[in-house]
Amino acid sequence: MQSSSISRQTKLSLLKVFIENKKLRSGKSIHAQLIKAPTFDLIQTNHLINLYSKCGHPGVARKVFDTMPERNVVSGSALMAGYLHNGMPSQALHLIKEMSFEENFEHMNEYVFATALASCSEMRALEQGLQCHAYVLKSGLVFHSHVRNALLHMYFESLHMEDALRVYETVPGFDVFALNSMINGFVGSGRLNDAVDLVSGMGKEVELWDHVTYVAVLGLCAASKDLRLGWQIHDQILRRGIQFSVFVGSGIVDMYGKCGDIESARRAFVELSVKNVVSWTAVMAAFAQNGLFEEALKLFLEMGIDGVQPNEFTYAVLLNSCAGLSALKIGDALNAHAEKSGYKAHLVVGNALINMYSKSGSIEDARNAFGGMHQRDIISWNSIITGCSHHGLGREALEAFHDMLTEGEVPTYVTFVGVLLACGNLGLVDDGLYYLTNFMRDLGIQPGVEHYTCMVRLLCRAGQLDKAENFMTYTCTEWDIIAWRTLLSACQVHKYYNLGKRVAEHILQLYP
DNA sequence: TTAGGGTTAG
Repeated sequence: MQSSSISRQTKLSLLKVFIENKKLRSGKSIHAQLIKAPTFDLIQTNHLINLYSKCGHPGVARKVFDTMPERNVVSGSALMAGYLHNGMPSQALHLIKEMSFEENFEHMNEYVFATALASCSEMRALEQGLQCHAYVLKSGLVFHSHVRNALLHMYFESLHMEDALRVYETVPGFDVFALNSMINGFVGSGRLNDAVDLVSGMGKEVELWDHVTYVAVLGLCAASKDLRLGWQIHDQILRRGIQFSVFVGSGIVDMYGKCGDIESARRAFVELSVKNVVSWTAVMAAFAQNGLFEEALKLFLEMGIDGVQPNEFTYAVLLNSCAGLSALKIGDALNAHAEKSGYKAHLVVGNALINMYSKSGSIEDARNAFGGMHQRDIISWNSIITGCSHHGLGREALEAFHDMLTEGEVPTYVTFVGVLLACGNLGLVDDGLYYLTNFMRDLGIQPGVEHYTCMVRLLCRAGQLDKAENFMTYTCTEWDIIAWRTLLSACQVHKYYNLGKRVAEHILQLYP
């Protein structure tokens, strides 16, 4: 094809088609022709930026951008979108700063701020998000639906629900994008009742729902373990003829799994016409969450036969299944497998390795896995603290607890179960009481029966059985058999036969 | 010409 024989209009049309279908090679041939052209064409060059951005080459898009003798706001916003969608949101924000300094730029438009706000969401850069918010309010850009939705999404995703709801109430217009962000925001912040109210109050408006809504609502059913709502939604998906995409399909599998209906989860999975690593991982997780660990591991073999490669979540599910079975050898093999495929460095895999080694009896390997992690979260700390405690390493558990505080991690309900277990191992009655009554209260964590049982165990270990009995009598909680059994066996060890007899009679009354 | 929402782990 001679370049001269193609009109400008045709070149533009071709470029659009190539961009839409991500035909990088074909698009490049147009680029070659444009380079040879005697005059610079702004609009065509903007298309080129868009081409490279959409085809996963933001670096090349940047080169085109840098060599332009003249640019406009579209050049910038196309490149920003390229950065954002190729995992470089910080570059997008950097670019908007550059753009604001350039004099020949027109004023920023709604495209620029929709992308900037989405970049803030992705980076969880609330500070810069607030700056964008201020600007779009002042300029009136907030009334563009894309900007408004990006703003809503930013607040909902960072779980700043009050700010999100304020935007929702003050800026008119409501569409499926806003709805989806809102459902996910409510679910993410644990406001399940609000989410259920929102969803069940929608009546006829369900016609507006799209794939993303269904995935979000299925996630809501899973989080609230609401199988009845789950059935309704599944039924609605079938009636409305919604396509069983891998997203919707995996959402259904996950919903049934989390609601404990493993048969329906299995059936939904089998019926999926397209399965990918997410659907496979979702069904394995469904089995594992319901205690069917061997089935989960078997599925891994079937997945391999199907030619699907595992990702970090797959390894996490499999390692946790090994933990459930105390299957150290398989766990070791999976560890090697994850290392070879480069997934070991992921946080979820590291956490699952700590859990697997700890539950399989190898606390040293668990500590090594913990020590080798590049990145840790509260799950990592809780896993290593409770792991050490369960293996009688009270000193090490408390050391880890203090390291965790030093690193600025905030303890949770689970953390204190590990800490109180550690106090039990070391016979630190006063420390235990201090954690239970002061430390937890200061953090606003309401102690539960697990903590109280640890306290009974601690008092028993220290030989203070009368205090333990008193503690159980005067602490208001739903005591279970574990706590009573702890006290009973302590009576045997410490030869408190009278108390033992009373406790035994009490247990017989409760569990005839 | 450019823009917004999604599944899987603990």
